[in-house]
Amino acid sequence: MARANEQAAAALQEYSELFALTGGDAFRVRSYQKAAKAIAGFAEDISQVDVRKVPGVGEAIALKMEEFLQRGSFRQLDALRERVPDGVRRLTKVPTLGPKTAIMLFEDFGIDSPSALSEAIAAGRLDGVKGLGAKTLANLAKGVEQLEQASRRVHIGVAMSLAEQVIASLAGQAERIAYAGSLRRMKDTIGDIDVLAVAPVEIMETFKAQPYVEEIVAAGDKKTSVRTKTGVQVDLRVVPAESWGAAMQYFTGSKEHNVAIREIAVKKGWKLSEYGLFEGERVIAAASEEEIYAALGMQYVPPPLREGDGEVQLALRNALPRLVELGDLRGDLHTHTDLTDGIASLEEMVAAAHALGYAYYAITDHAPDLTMQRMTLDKALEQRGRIRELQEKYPDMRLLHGTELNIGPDGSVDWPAEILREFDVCVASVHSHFSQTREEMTARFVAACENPYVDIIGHPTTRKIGKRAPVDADWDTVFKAAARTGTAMEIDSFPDRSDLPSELVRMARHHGVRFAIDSDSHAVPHLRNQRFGVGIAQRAGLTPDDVITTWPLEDLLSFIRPE
DNA sequence: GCCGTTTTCGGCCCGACTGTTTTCAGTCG
Repeated sequence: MARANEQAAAALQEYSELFALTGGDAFRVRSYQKAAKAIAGFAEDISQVDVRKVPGVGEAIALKMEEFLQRGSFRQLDALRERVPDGVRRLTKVPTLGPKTAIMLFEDFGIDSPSALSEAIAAGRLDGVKGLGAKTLANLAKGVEQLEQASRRVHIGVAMSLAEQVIASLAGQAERIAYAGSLRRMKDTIGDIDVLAVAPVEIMETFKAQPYVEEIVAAGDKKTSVRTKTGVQVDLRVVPAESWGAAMQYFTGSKEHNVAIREIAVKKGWKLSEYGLFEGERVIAAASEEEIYAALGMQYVPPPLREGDGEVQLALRNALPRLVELGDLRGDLHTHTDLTDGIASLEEMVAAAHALGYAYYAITDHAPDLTMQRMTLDKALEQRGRIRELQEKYPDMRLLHGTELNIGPDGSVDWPAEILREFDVCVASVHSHFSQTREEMTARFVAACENPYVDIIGHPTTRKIGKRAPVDADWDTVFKAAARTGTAMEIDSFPDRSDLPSELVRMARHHGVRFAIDSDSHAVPHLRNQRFGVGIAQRAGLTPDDVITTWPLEDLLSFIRPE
């Protein structure tokens, strides 16, 4: 996704929200949102190609986008910004407060921000207003209070362990139980967790009594929502056994994917809901997702691809990619030991990797320029000797002595060529000077790619979800350099990094880049984070061929050191 | 606004929950 696409999509998204607030037609709102999402995810730069190539963009939106590309806004957006203060748009971020209520609050009471709303409630200015009873007002006041916290999404590592905890706590009472939603689609951040169960209604009482529950948000026979102590909301839904597949399909989403496949059902004269695929009263399919997709005449779509950005068309043409899977991985090319900032010894890490059945495994401790790690060339060479000895214990797993180099502000790395060439594999990463300008950062990455000994760019955006923003670089230029120089981009599986993100993976692949799915482990349990990296790769539609860490050893070695 | 094996007009996904509305509107996913 190019920068122009992101900005244009954000403007269109803002327009759709303002348009909804001003009572605009709901179908047009959806058209704008659909187009905004399609533009954001489009592989080509819309400032370089005709924006009409993007699916969902017709003449009217194309003209708006062209005007945006020229001057950074468009006439209709300016007009609505004039009418609706930004704070009113922020009002709709308050849970349970939608466009209808927001615009009423603004027009009738001059409330133009979440804080103005809580002041008005506290002052009693909204008492007795039609549609706003005492409970509603209390909920809104609390909603504003929690806005900051509620709007914060957690990374997939936090969400996955919470989901697994919830399922473990309820499994004894359920015939079937599983998580759905964006977690099942392996998004890198999760807003809330959907758990489905085939179970007696008493499971709701068990759920509400769990120690991880902070507050019960809603309670019914079919659905109970709680806010957990981590701040994440969990929805538990009890579904009929016979419609398990339909429920999993429906609640896995995404919304856009479901709209697309429902349209297919409607065209066949059928109806698809969370209870099944129906022709009138007759059930066509409901028990499994597989039979629903089959009945609709399409391939089964793996959850990570269900984003409504073209996968349905591919599935109808039997043209979905054969996605890379966890079982395809033959190794890990970015791991640490207690020689630098890892907490496990070389021997422990290697033994754990061997237990995973890897064909190769690289140890890549930090290099000297990250001074706090106190690495020296002597220490690195001593480690190499120990690795060569350890190799004899593991004849079926090739140990690679690597290093994680630091890409300096000018794109140079820690050691000169004569030292770099003695390593089996070199990962190079940005660990400092995060706030360079876009031009400097881009040149920095390009220089690193052009270093013939740099094999992999580690955690390219250097983001830490919720803590550190990604660095600013012209990724099109960086990826072109990576493709040209045969430098792989890392998909760092550590869940708070999830770096590269899947949108950038798609963009890099478009340029012909290969990827290394690595754990960046600093401890034995981290080795298993690879499932998150595989999730990112799947969301980007990668096949095993795209991922060098699925390749046989010989192919991998010739990629690293072409002679 | 978009779109087309219902094709240039007319449809665009659908059900659950909440609060207060005594029959439903708003919001969410």
